[in-house]
Amino acid sequence: MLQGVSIKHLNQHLGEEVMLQGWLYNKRSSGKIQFLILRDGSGLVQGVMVKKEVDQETWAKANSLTQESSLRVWGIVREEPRAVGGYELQVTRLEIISLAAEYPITHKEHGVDFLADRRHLWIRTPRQSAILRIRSEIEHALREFFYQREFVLADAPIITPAACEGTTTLFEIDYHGNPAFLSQSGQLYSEATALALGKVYCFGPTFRAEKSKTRRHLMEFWMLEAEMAFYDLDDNMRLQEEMIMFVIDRVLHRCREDLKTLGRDTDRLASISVPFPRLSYTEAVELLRQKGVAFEWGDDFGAPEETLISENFNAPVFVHRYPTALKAFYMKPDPNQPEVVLGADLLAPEGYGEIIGGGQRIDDLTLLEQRLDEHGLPREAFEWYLDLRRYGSVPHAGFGLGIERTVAWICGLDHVREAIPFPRMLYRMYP
RNA sequence: UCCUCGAUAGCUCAACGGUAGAGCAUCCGGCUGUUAACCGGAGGGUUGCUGGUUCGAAUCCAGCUCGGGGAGCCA
Repeated sequence: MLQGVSIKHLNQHLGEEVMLQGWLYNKRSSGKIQFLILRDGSGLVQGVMVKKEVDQETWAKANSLTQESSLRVWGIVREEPRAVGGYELQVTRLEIISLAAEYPITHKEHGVDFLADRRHLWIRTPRQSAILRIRSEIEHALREFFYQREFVLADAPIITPAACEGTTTLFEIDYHGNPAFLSQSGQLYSEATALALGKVYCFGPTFRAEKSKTRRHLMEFWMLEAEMAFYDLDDNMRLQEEMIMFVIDRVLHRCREDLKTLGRDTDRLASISVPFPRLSYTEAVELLRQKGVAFEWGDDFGAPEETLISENFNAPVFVHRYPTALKAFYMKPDPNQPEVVLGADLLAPEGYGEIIGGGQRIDDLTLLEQRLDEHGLPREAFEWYLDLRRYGSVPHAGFGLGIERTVAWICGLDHVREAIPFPRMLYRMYP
């Protein structure tokens, strides 16, 4: 079977007769002419059929087409400024593959609830398809970035015997009669692979069982976590900003049409450059106070504070050296200022909040043991992790990038649920 | 877990104490350049559930169910 050409590449076939396979996105007709809007996953194109130029059977087949019916069409590619995308297909022949039943998603407005219940169909709309193509480009760019820098992709387990950080609520599963948990982070394992392989990353789903119900939260989300031996906090931040620039550059160059479909203001992305602004936690608190917010040193930033801070800059902004009490047990204290840790979060612009959390890890065995005790974590479960400090410990650092939040920011979405094909949310896991 | 908003035709909404309506979708008819096409016609309802107030409830009250937005937590 011939594969046909994809709508995206029609401009390479001007004047030729081609075959297209796809679905009917929309149809407009008058007595003697029909406009068939086709989609094939790569874009939309308008097919035109004139009654007197085709046989009766072809005309009748086109007439009977319902929204989302699958079909094959043959026709000649022409430039046509009046049509979507600037090209159209003069249809000569048409084959119905499957006539669709009455389609629930119309071209009028729908509520989020209705669409979410039909996510498996919602993703066929131009907007949702554009988002998913951009997500794909972002994931591909990330993998290529790390490949070019000779990182080893070392995947972390999803089923884990204990909480990684001991802070968040995890999904518990039954592991042949024993309790186990779905991973909330691959970081601890990445520290092990980094000490084996030097520079590593893992990329996979992570799970948080907290009853979070906001536009920035999913129960299941994808995270890219990098971990590097012999990296300090500054090396870590430099790598992150280069990674973000690489991704933005890729999306701007390769997803122009999709960004246009989304109505994204690309100037705001194109104007971003390195180095990203760096602000210590203490300076950030100072900034908030200048803006009239009553904020106590030692408190954590909520979403409103993050937005206020990021509003001050056009690029993503690093906030580093948080108070020790706010961060996970493995964060290395700053030798010059032991009450803060060598960690940094990256806040996306335009109020999209934290997209990266990371920092330098404790490399001293005694201090790490002390921190486990302070956090009330069971030493036995972490013996393997402590081994990493017993056998050739080195300074090392890493970070985790939340994919859906990054996609939401780059696409300009108002909710992360549109940034993943099938979102898992507090009160929704269908379909 | 808490705060807040909501549920009426397949969909999006209107009717706010007095006979439940529009646009779209569907079906039928018309139209040779449509752009969420347009024009004419038809079918389509236990107003989320349970109870209460009232001569009378989609409308007012209470409880329940399901969901949206947000807080906390985080990516």
